[in-house]
Parts: sequence; C-alpha cells; structure tokens
Amino acid sequence: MSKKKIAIADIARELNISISTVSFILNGKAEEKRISKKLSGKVLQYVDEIGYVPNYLAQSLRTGKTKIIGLIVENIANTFFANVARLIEENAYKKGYGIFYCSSENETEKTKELIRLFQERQVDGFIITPTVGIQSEISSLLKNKSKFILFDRYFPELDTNYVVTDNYAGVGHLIERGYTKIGIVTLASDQTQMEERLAGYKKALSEKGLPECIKRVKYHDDPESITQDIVRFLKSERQLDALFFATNYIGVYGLQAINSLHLKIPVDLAIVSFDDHDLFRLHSPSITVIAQPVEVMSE
Amino acid sequence: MSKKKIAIADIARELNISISTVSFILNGKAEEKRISKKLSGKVLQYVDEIGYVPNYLAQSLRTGKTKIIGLIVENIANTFFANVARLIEENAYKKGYGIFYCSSENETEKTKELIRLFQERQVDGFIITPTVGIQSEISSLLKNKSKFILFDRYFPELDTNYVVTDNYAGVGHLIERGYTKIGIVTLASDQTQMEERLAGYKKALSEKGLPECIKRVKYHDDPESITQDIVRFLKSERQLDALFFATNYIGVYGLQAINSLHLKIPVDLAIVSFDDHDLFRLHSPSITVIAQPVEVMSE
DNA sequence: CTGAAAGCGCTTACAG
DNA sequence: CTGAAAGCGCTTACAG
Repeated sequence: MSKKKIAIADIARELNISISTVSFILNGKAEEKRISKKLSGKVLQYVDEIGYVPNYLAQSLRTGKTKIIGLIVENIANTFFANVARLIEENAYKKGYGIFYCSSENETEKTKELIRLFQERQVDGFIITPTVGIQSEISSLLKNKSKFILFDRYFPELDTNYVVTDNYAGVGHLIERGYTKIGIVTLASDQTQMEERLAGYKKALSEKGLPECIKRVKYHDDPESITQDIVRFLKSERQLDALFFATNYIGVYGLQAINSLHLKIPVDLAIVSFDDHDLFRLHSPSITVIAQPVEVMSE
Repeated sequence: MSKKKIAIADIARELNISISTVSFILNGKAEEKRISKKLSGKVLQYVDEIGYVPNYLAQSLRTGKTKIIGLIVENIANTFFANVARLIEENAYKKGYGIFYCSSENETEKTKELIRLFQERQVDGFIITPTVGIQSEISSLLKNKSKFILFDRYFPELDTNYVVTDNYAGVGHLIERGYTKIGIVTLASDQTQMEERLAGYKKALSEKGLPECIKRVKYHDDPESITQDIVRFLKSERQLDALFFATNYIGVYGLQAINSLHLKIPVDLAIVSFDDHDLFRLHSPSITVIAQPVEVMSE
C-alpha cells in the first residue's frame, strides 16, 4: 500500500483525542462508554474520509479470535466437496467467519501438515475430511480442546463430533426394485466411509442370498485407466443387471465406461451412485443418487 | 487449547536463554548468528517435546506478511471455478501461501465487502473475478499498489494484470464444420467475458453472412426455469443446426433441455460450450469444449 | 466522557 | 554467541 498504512494511533493524533476513544467508537462501544455523539460522528467521518481499514491481525492477536475456519477437504475440485465448501462458506460468511481451505489429496502426511499449518494460523475451528492414518493427530486435537468436526468419515473409537451420511443405504434401493445381480465399484481404500459402503453392500446381498461382485479402482490412477478398468470389469461380468458406485467420481468414470460399451441405462444396467453430481441429473431419473444431505452436514 | 498456549518467552525462560536466541534458532538463523549446535539442538528438541506451535498472527503483524491470498470467485461450487481453485491452491501451497476463498455470487456489493474483508485480513494478494460495477474498487486497489490479478474477466480501460481466455474463439469451430444456423445461449449480463463471447459470435456470423439467433438466460433464475427457457427457445427455433453455450453451467442446462426434447447430438444439433465440465466428456467427442487453459491461468 | 499504559507473541536492529 | 528492548496495531482494565 502506498498510503502508508493508517493506524488508530494516527487517527487519534490527528484528531487530538486518545487511542482508546477511537477504538471504542470504531467498535461501536461509543454509547456504552458515553462518548458524545458529536465526537463519535466526527471520528467516523474522518475514518471514512481517509479510508482507514482496521488491521484484523492485530485485533486477532489481542483478542485471541481469528474468525477463521480451516477447511481440509479431499479435493476442492470434486463436485461433492466443492458444493460442501460453498455451503460452509455461506454459513460462515453470515456469521462473520472466513474460510481457509486446503485439499489433502487424501494423503495423511499432507493432512498432518495442513493441521499444523492451521494451528499456526490460529484458526478458530477445523473442518476435516480425515484420512486413514490421521487418528493420532485427531486425538491430540481432542486433547487440546480444539474445536473441530470430522467430515464425510470418522473414527468410531474416537469421541469426536462428526457429520457423515448413512453409508449403509444404497444397495437396498436396487434390491427392492428386483435386481439380483448387483455389482459394486469402489475405491481400493480403507477409509471408513468406503468400508461402510462396501460393508453395507455385502450385508444387503448376503441377507437376500445374492452373489457379490466387487471391483476396486485406485484413487491415484489416471481417469483413462480407471475408465478402462471398469470397461474390462463390465465385459467380464456380463451377467450384472445393476451397478452401485461408491462415490460420485467413480460414477462419472463408470458412466464413461458404460457409454463406451453402448449399454443402456437402466435397461441393460441400473445405476445407483453415492454423492450427487451434475452429470447424474441428466440421466435422471434413470440414475439414483444417494445425495448426502450437504446442507445439513455443513451445519 | 488447554495446554495454555506456549510462547517463545516461555521456552526462553524454561531454558534460561534469551528470547532472541530462541527466535533465531526457530527461524533457522542459528548458523548465521553463530549459535552453538549444541544449544540449537537442545532448543529444537525441547520445542518438539512440548509441541510448540509458533503464532503466525504475531509473526505476520511484525513482518507485515501474511502469506495469504484472497480468492474471490463467482461460485466455488461451479466446476470451472472449483478447478481453478484447486490449481491456485496447489501452486500457492508449494510457495507457502494459503488461500482464503469467497464466492461473490456475482454480486457487486458482496464483492466490495469481500475486498474490504480481505484488506482487513491483510492478505498479501488478491485474485478477483470482477463483477460489472466493481471498477472503482479495482482502481483504488491499483492506487494502493495492492497486488492483485483479475481473473476470467477484466476492464479494458484499467491497467491491471489479468488472466482471461480468448473469448472470441468458439463459433469459428462450428462454421468451419459447415453449420450455418448457429444459435447462442448466453447470460443476460454485461460482464466483459460474456460480451466478448457474444461479440465473437456476432462477428463470426456476420463475416459469413449467417443469421444470428440469440437466447439470453438469467443467472439468478432457478435451474428448472432456465432449462424450460432453453426448451422453449429450441422449440421456437427448430431451424438451428448448432448451438453455442457461453458457459459450462448454461451448457449443463442446455443439455438437459436437449435431452428432454429427445434431440440427438450432434445429428439434430451440434454443440460447443465454453469451459470444461465433467458432463461434456461423456458426450465426447460430440461436444466441443473451449477449455480455458486453467493451469496457465492459475500461474 | 477521556487518557496512559500494559500486553497479545513475535522479529530484529543494537549493544555487548 | 547472547541479551534487553522497541515496536507491529490493536483492546481493555484502570484511573481519573
């Protein structure tokens, strides 16, 4: 800034009053401190005139509140997380909070770094999409009495706040509709929510005595190979009459695979996917989405 | 935090050395300041032991650098902006910067507030998707010598850094392929990039003496009415053999409209859309995307 | 109604 | 090699 940063002290000197008085007026405590309307008005006007902008850093340092929330998502570019981010932002903004976001890439090391980074920045609270190995960091947050909520996944053995959806739903929908050869495409991962979705799948099928058919893809593979993977899977499992995708992006790849095989939804294959995606709405209502209640989740 | 916040002073006291020494060691200036390896090691170990986390607020206040970039996008939930956010984040992270994001909802008032908010927070730089009426704020940023770049749109008359794409491309593609009745669906908006896309459309057509056919939809309408709007447009303009969408989300609504009319792409109607979207890849290569070079744009 | 002053946690000349 | 001290810009008891 070229206009050398104006501080409260400058204003006080210029107007020949004390710093406290300026601070009180700026913080709307003029009345409480019985400062004259006249003085108050004068200060406010002057402040406006010179375009004074308070330094929030100093304020935060002094008060110990930053009004910042640290948000760690898996990947902000994922439609699901982007939507969540949007809603969290909206709520936070209304309450005067700002959001500091970071994508963990689902890497434990990076998540650890991010948590530490946020701590350095003195965020008032965390919203974390935990990775698998992050448990000890989470419990030390717990020990520190830091405010945070876990998101999308959680650790059953830790007594934390968390927001997740019913990962056991989904396959039931297909079974009710009379499908009997139901496959699942999921992530080769031991994240809690993935495990639960898979467990839900297995449980639902075994209750009805239906056969399992599981395909796992790798998160870090490139889109092309994941799609090809699914294509091969579908080719070798021609008997399937329904397919369950464990996340929206797997669903996207799955649709590409299905398209390239010229299969028709839901005639050749019925589809259910976790998480919403613009994409699915197009095929609606042929694709059933287990929309996570994003609005609720964001508090 | 329950472990009452440890400060450098506590460490110094505990170890019976001066604050400066601790600070120097922590900042890797031990060597430069010729502090013994032994002392240095001892401090580092102690710090690690008690889990000291530096207070970045204090540091920032003192040094005047926050290492934070304020990012104002139109809407973080939009695939295009989410992807941009992801890339910006990645680059920033590598350089030790954090991102503070906010969605402007394309509202000028909100954008103004956000700029001010970011100023209060002392961000080191801004990345702004400007709205139409924001020009005077931008020029005062310019006057203050604030670091910022405009994004996706810009003001031709202002001497700012900006990153945008060639908004004049697009229709050319359709003309080359021999389409002659080309419609456009754009936003009822005077944002520079929208105007340019429309101008590009008009220019390309007039050069070839082709007829224009323009449909404007409103940003703030709900999805359903926008889709219906496009449906009506398509019904009343049966002659069209190609359609150009000015943004990805308009494209999404457009596809829904086309689907509901049971038109086939590209037999009944060829499609070109600005900005990429997962959605379009599915119909690939029937839909041509003018992918904005997101990577480059994020620097 | 208003002012002088301490303190939030750090960095960094300056002086040994 | 190391320490005492000022200062970043604010808030807030405390004392008139």
